[in-house]
Amino acid sequence: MRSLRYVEIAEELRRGMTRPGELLPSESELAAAYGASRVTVRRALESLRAEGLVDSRQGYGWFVVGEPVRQALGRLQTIEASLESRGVASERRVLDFGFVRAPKPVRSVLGNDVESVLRVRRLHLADGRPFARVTVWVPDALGAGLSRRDVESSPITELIGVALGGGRQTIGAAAASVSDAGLLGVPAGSPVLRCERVTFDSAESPVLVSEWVFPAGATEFVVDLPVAPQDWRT
Amino acid sequence: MRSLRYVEIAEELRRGMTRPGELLPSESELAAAYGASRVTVRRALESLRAEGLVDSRQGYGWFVVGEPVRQALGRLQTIEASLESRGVASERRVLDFGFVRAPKPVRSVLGNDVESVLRVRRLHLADGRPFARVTVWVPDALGAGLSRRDVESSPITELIGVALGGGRQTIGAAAASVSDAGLLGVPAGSPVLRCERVTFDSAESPVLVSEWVFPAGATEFVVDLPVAPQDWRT
DNA sequence: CAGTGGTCTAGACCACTGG
DNA sequence: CAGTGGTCTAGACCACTGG
Repeated sequence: MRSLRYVEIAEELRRGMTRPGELLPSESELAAAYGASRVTVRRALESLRAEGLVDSRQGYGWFVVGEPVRQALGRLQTIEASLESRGVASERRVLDFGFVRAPKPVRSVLGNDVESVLRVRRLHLADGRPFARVTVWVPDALGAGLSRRDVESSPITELIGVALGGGRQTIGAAAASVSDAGLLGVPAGSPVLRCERVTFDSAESPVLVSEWVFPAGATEFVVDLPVAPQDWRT
Repeated sequence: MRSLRYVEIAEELRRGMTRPGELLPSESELAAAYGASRVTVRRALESLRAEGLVDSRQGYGWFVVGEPVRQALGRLQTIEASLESRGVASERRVLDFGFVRAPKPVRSVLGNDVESVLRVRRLHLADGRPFARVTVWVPDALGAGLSRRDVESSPITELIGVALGGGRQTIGAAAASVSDAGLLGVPAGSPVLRCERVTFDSAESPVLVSEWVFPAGATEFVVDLPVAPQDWRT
């Protein structure tokens, strides 16, 4: 993988950012400092803006953005992630771990040649209280080297050694199953948020499938969009 | 508002697109055709890519993207929007229309000086079946010129004559209230998706607030993200 | 006013697709 | 192979900010 100048610059800038509100050097100064053209510097800055880390005002400059929910600019953020960033103790308890025949919907995503998968079911806790029930399906080929202890301590995506690309998530509402109700400590049939995620590698091939169930009230998704899409119409 | 070359080009390209899979002229050809530099043409194409309308392959070219859920690339799309794009008859029935004191949560978003708001409650139908219950709150200043007939025929965002910027949406699950259950034709207490949207103008000031309630099963949100965010970890 | 970001040009080199 | 998109350069003009 050839390294990209604007990505390098973006990373250096990210590391250099300290307090919110901090004014960055001007584009011209950065260009001189990094020995790059202004266009390349801008590209780095634009990518940081897309992450919600910085913003700019014409005639004023580029500055580090504060931490309000704006963090989620152009991103999708779960309460889980924001808890983590606030340092709330979060814990993952593995409920079961084993290889199973791939369920049809999982197979249709991962490819029909994927017959067997590693299935990991977990309960996520925040401050000791059940927060989400998660199931992850990973193709045999990627899951064969993982131990139960591995997945207890690290995110699976970090263990499988695959460079991740994008993801797709569908978010819906459902009624809590008896099993999930028991795990999450809510009445059976009460509303839950149910998410299905597909995670892709950098070549846009599906790597794993996961399902997330959150009790209503405990979780909300926040989506900030830089430009109002057409169906934003009201 | 000075017109931007790359926006103009993007609009012309958007109008010119026909079938999915269609290959666009090369960047150089487009640059020549529009009398613009390749950089400007690229910028137009990148903006269309951000909308999920086109994509590119190095060495191959730019092409019109098919209609699968990919449409939502980097966007948030409701079933409502995709129904519309598929030409399913969708209807909006105004339930009530009037000026009320701004509820506290609405006020806290629109600003404490906003005391009175136009509140419009609507039922959205798809193929004649109830699909969503929506409430929109618009500050007096913007709502004063609107008639009930206006909001029956056009999106409010188009009526108020404000250039829109971004938006923010929270998505959660809830139990259907008795009133919503009646409107949507589902049992009271059954799960619904509940969304709160804040729409901003181009100066990032909040313009209006809306609440959307969808019966579970009828709606899902699909979010595609170009790069896996940190909490995409599994 | 000097300095900033926003837009745009006309070039360049490279990795990659397809035949 | 010729042609494509991806990245990058070194310039330019303008609207805007702040003092």
